[in-house]
Amino acid sequence: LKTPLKQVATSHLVLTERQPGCQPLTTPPKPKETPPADPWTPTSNLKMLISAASPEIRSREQRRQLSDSSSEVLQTKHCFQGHLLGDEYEKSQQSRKEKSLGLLCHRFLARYPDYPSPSEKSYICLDEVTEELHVERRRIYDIVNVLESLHMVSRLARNRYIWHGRHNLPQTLQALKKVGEENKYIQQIQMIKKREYEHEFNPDGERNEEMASCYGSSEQSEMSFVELPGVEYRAASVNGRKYKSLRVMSQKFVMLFLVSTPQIVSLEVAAKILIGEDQLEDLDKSKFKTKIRRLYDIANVLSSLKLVKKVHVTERGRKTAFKWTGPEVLPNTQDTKLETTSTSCSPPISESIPSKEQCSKALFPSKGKQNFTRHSSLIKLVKSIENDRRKIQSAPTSPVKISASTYQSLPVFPNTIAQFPAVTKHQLEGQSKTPEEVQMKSALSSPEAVPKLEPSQQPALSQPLGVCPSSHSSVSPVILPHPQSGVSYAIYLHPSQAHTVTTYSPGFMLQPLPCANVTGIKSNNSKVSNKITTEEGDTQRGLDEPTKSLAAEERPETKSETSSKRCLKRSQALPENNLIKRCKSDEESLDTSLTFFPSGYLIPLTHCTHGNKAECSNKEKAGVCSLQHTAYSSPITGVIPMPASELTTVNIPAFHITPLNIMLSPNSIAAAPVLSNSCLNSSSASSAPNPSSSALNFMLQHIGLIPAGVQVPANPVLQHVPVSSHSENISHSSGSTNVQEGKVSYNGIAAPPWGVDNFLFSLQLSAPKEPQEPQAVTENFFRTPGGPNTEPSLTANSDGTQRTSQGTLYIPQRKLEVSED
DNA sequence: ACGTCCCGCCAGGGG
DNA sequence: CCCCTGGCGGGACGT
Repeated sequence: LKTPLKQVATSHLVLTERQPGCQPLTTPPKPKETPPADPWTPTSNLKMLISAASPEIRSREQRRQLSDSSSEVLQTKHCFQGHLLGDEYEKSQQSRKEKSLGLLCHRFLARYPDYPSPSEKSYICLDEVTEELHVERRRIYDIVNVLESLHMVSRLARNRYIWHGRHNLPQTLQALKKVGEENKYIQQIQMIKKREYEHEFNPDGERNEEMASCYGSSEQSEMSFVELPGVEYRAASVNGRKYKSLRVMSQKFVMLFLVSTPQIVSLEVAAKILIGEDQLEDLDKSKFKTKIRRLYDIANVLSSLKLVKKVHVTERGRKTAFKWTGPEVLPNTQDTKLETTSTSCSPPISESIPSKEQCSKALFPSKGKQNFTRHSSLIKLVKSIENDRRKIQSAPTSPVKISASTYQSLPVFPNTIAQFPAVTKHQLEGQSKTPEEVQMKSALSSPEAVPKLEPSQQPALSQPLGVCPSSHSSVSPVILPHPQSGVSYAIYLHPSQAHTVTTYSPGFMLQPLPCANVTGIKSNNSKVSNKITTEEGDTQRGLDEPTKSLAAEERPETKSETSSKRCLKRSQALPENNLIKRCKSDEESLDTSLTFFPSGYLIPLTHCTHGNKAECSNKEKAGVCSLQHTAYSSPITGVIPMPASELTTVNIPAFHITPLNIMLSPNSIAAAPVLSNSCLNSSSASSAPNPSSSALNFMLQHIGLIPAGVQVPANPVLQHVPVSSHSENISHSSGSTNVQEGKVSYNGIAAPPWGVDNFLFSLQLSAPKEPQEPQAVTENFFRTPGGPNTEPSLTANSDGTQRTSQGTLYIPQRKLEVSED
């Protein structure tokens, strides 16, 4: 079982064996000076063109740089020394770094356009790839799996994937974020931090353990996968192993970024969360280690995608962490999304939209409680799950059965499918769609679209849908409408998870309630601000990237533009409507939120993301489509890809908290578990989320969060100033707020670690002069005396976590530094 | 010495 | 039954 000897040795042997006379084994000269320019793929030229017109150029170029240095070299080498010797030789030559997954990923990505034109589908043949990239198959799986988790590719069959590029990214991220929020990852992170913190002070954490055990029960390491309608589900049916860690892990990892306020996640924390909170004190070291290893793998590919960046956090020691550098995800895009959809979609599609909503509602009357459908492919997993479950034993109490409704089969699907391009459908043979879904589709969707699509999906239909396992012994997909985002989700839950959820979730989690009284207003504001920010961003970017700005600004015709405008208008002009809508959506979301768990296999049903030529062509001319489409017409969402910084404000979910003063005995922490359980029961039983539950949640949270003896009455209003954290070039453009990856520091001293992230912080940005130079950022935490007198303006509640009925100042300040590399 | 993470064994499962 | 998939963890490499 020894790991292969060093390459040197290996190469040596190999050389000797195979190419006795060939070359001296001595260090072969590395062909460094290899001519770069040569496109190594047929598509490279095209890609370049595309990139030229795309806002993504930057990244592309960066990528190219990277690849130029290494991959091209390899490539070239490869070309010239195709024979065995060459390979071996090459292999031996590469340093470990050159073989890194990240690099490999770059090479991989280089083969495909970020935004493939809908008309031309690119397929990925693993055999070809492995051969061309000259890597072992295993490595490709690593890459493909995370790409799949982002819906950038989807599996068609053995050795075969389809490349979607980044078209689906916005949707995916949105979905992931949503799930992440619903999974209370924020709280989990806090918990972990808190624990660590306590650990520092009293190493002999008796209490800690208790807490840990009680707390972490939520969703275990159960596997779930969030899917997008047109893209993934197919794979799900095809591949039973879908609920496997890398994929799921990748999604969860991403979720963590999307929900956490400074979008920085340390590997340690991520690993803990992913492993499952319970039983963490005596965390299995090897398990932890393995998890970390895996996270590195994932992070490496995410890095290649430019979604994250490695940094170091100095928070109780220097930890490696990653910072999200991908596009920010809008929290409430429901309206926008829908609009966008309608706008961007071909007429038939837009028509279908309304019906979609209705449909969803009709189907999910039971306040969005989960409706489960059994996914046949998942049944297999049951056994293993059962085993896992035993191991886990996380659920402290007898599982409360989720209302029967939970396990009901729920067929409903919004007709998202109609939106898929005909082309796509062909490819979808393997898709797993539930019959209902199909039906829905046909019913809702325009005639033309439906017929075409159906055939392709039929195969998938074979899944026993209606079977509702009364017992949660199988993984069941749940389809939920998610008005907020305009996306519906289907979640597949592993039995064990469902279990857990049932028992646990309601009580423990804060219910994200985007808009309530104040909240609603806020959201509007945030939206507006968001908008503004965005525009700023564009402008700024313009300096650096003419193309991009162009794309952003001159798109009168573009759908996205329209949508964005609408958005703006809406937010500005139609506050009331908005509010109303919001509320509605909130309600639903609430329901949903209760339903969702990280452990679920989530399938947002949106319209098709990856456009297909049909779609695209309708409104846009092909040319535009291919070139600019990517840039701003981000599919569905209407979300314009922009630096995270721009959207920061919006990013924060507001939580609805019932005003309630909760007095907790400092030591009540121990009690938390109990409370949660009981609470859960009651809450779960009731179909509608009740205020008390939220209060409870809140309470629980606080219990954990608040130091003993401290009373927390307030509704801390958090001021938030959007901090741009985007690494791109924004920095030089102006003194815009940005926190480059440089350094972020929280000033202050002892701040309870757990609370910090949730506080919105205002950052004082030092005018970034040097893009790459670390900048110091100060975070200020306030606790405002007043009650809900939140400032609508830029303030966003980071999350309800910190809110109380009364405002009291609770200003944790502490140091947190993030340094690059 | 430690952090990063490559490598490939081998089980599981699809075709 | 073969071979694709992909979990998994040893231990190499880099610093």
